[in-house]
Amino acid sequence: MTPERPYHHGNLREAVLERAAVVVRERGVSGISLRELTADIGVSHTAPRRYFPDRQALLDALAAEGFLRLGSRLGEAAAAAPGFQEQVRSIADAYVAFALSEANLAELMFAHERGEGDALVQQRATEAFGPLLETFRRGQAEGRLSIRDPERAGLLFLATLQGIAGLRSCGVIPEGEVDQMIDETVAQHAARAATGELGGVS
Amino acid sequence: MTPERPYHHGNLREAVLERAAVVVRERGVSGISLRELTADIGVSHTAPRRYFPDRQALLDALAAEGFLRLGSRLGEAAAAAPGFQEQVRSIADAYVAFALSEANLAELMFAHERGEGDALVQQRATEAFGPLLETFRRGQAEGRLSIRDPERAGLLFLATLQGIAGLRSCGVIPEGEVDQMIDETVAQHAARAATGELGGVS
DNA sequence: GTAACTATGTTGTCAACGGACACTTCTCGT
DNA sequence: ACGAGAAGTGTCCGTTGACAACATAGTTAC
Repeated sequence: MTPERPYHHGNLREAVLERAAVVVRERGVSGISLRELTADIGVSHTAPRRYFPDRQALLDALAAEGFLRLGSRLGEAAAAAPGFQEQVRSIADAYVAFALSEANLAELMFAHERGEGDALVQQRATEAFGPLLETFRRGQAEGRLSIRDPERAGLLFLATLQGIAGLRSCGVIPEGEVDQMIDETVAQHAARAATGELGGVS
Repeated sequence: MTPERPYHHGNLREAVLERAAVVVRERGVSGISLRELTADIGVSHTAPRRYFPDRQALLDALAAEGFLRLGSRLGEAAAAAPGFQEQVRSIADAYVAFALSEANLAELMFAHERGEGDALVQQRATEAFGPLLETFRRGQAEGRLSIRDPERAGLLFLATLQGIAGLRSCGVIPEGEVDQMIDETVAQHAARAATGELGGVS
């Protein structure tokens, strides 16, 4: 009555990643064990070796996958909003929501210890932040930035959101403060359309 | 010729913490092994159990220790600067310098998975941020804040610094950008003394 | 002074883990 | 149909964290 598993799983790589994503969500990075994952899937614990030479490679792939998902969230958020300030607001909400609901994954994504997969993770990260930076470039073209260089403005905005999410996740920032802090952040970075004058550089 | 170790170490707890701090700096949190630490010190692998019931307890203690050190750095930074804006600048530099030079420790300090020691870590964290919040309270008294609530202003400032350091550590922010981003952050949060008018809330 | 008490450290054991290797089973192109 | 290589298995090894039982060293009570 064994469910007649074929010898080849079919797409073990995806299955492992998918299961790992669940475990990471529920029990964190330290809860990921190759042996447990493979046992859940029903293969031997060395089977994923072809795809992930070691545990770190799996973590790298998981982080890359996370940036893919984050990227599409940010893309959707930017696309769903009409103007510059609305886009900035929408992106901020999407980013923080993602980082808070996937706190364990986010911790992995922004970890600085990586293995061979580092290059891919970096690339996926860059791609994920594309929509945000693109929005800021448009914002600059419209003269809506309070910081000149749009790259720097975007990265600083990103850093602030990341900091808010991180400090919230580890308990430094109280839960109720988050929304208002996002408000302040959006206000700081996205100047109003009506107001012609912006905070100029000294 | 064995160095005549006494049966009791004397202050094993401090010795373990000290050695663990070195390992964390050099090889990261995942490089910490109770057995290796105890071997280095020259005691049996279960000796620290009295002080740290499990590995997580050691990590918690290490994080708490980290916040103690961060707190004194921030305190010194605040004390060394004359006025509000200088203090904000000084604190920002000290914070980011600490988070970058102790990137592995910082990652541990701001991790959100903790064990029993969570309460102590939270308390130490709160204490560590005391000088920063105090500075912002004085800043508010002098009418120098661009955000009304000094607590929120301080936390948002902190979040931004934390985000800058975190994104720099994991490679998202290029090395050369950090200083200028700190500049922008200080400018955003600490209003000039001369300028009477500040960004008001809508 | 010595006997009990408590804090501190040791030894031995166990299960789980990651990693390495040789081997087997399947798939697919020719 | 068959050979090459991809995909997965079984087994072994060293390391690790946790646990229980035991040993040692100060400390206090009497």
